[in-house]
Amino acid sequence: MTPERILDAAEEVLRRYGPAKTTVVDVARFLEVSHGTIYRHFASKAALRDAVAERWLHRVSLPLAEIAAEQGAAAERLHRWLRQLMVLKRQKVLDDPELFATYSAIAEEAREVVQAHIGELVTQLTQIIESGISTQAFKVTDAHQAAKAVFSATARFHHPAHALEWRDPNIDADFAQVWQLLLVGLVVGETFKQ
Amino acid sequence: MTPERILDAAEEVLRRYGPAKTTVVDVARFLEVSHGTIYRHFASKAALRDAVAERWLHRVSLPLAEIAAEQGAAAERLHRWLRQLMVLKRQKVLDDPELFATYSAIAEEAREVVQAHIGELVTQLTQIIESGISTQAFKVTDAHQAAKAVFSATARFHHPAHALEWRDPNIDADFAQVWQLLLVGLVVGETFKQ
DNA sequence: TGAATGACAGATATTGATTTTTGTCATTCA
DNA sequence: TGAATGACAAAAATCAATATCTGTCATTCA
Repeated sequence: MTPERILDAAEEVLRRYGPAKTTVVDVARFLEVSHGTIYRHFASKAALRDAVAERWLHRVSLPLAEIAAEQGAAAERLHRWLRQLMVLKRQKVLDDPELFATYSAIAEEAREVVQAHIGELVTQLTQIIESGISTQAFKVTDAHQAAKAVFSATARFHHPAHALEWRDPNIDADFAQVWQLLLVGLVVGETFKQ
Repeated sequence: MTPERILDAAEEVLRRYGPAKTTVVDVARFLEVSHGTIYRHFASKAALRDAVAERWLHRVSLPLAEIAAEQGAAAERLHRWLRQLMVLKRQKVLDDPELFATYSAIAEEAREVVQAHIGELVTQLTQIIESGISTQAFKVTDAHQAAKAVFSATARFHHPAHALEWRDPNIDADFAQVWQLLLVGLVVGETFKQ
């Protein structure tokens, strides 16, 4: 028995039963082993749950990391990165709302894992903005600060708590408008007196 | 018996028992009347709940309306309006987290009322941005579009789903950073090619 | 000898019988 | 005569008995 096989099984059982009704015994039954076996590989149900969440979130951050590592124009790359994040999340909620609810419920419990994931995403954003600063496409001075601001300002388009709003057909137009304001802010980068 | 007295009682009972355990019978008992009396003034428990939500939300939109109606500089007014919205929400969650949870739970059920409230807030933002456009402080062209974008981009600082993040002491710095980017966007208003 | 088992205690969840609540309305009250 | 009552049916919530689950560990297996 490998941790990977257990994670595969846990994911499948979660998919079938949902987060509330999934038990360690269910996962063990699915693998036709005793539930003690699972406790040999994971310290607790919470640890198993965190490992599942980590794998899920990795599937989001991996394709984004590719965009962050590309060479092209920073503004275009930043736009594509943000849209990709939005599209990845939205596709999940539209394809299978129940599975998305499962994701979200688990993510809400696995806070440390989610914090690490967000840290990773902000690092990727910082990377893109830094490359924009070095080519003088962006005039902002602190790439990490700017990355955090961009991530905050787009929360409505990627945070699962806003998933219901993603049904609104205007959501793409709303994103475009926010993107426009942020892009101008990054490009100009000046501070205005109040 | 007036609708107002019933709303006062409903609020008090909600404050004491929470949204899950509050019944129409509890509200009637508090007023020392039969529960039939309440159904004379409100068509259903949902209608009573919506009326309570409406009154609560009005207490948020009223002080903001004053700022929106002031004369001063648009940028300063817009900043003050957004901070006031943030402060009003945050004060509620810090002062009495349980009562805030009650607010939030009720708001989640009273969706139409919340939609109307958000519409009102966006109208106020539009008003401020229009005044900024007329004094040439802002160069954006569509005030209503810009208002929606500003509201979206600041969701993390006023949407109750993000209340847990408001404990982070960096939240004010994060807001300042987002505000900076948005302000530059509004003031410059130009579109940049990708 | 490292991995899996299954019995076990304490904690948690399920179930179905019972109580409470919602919403209506014919009747009473002032 | 408009407002309040209280009895009622149907729907929903509660509660306590019962079952299941989590996490441990001495024992078995290969």
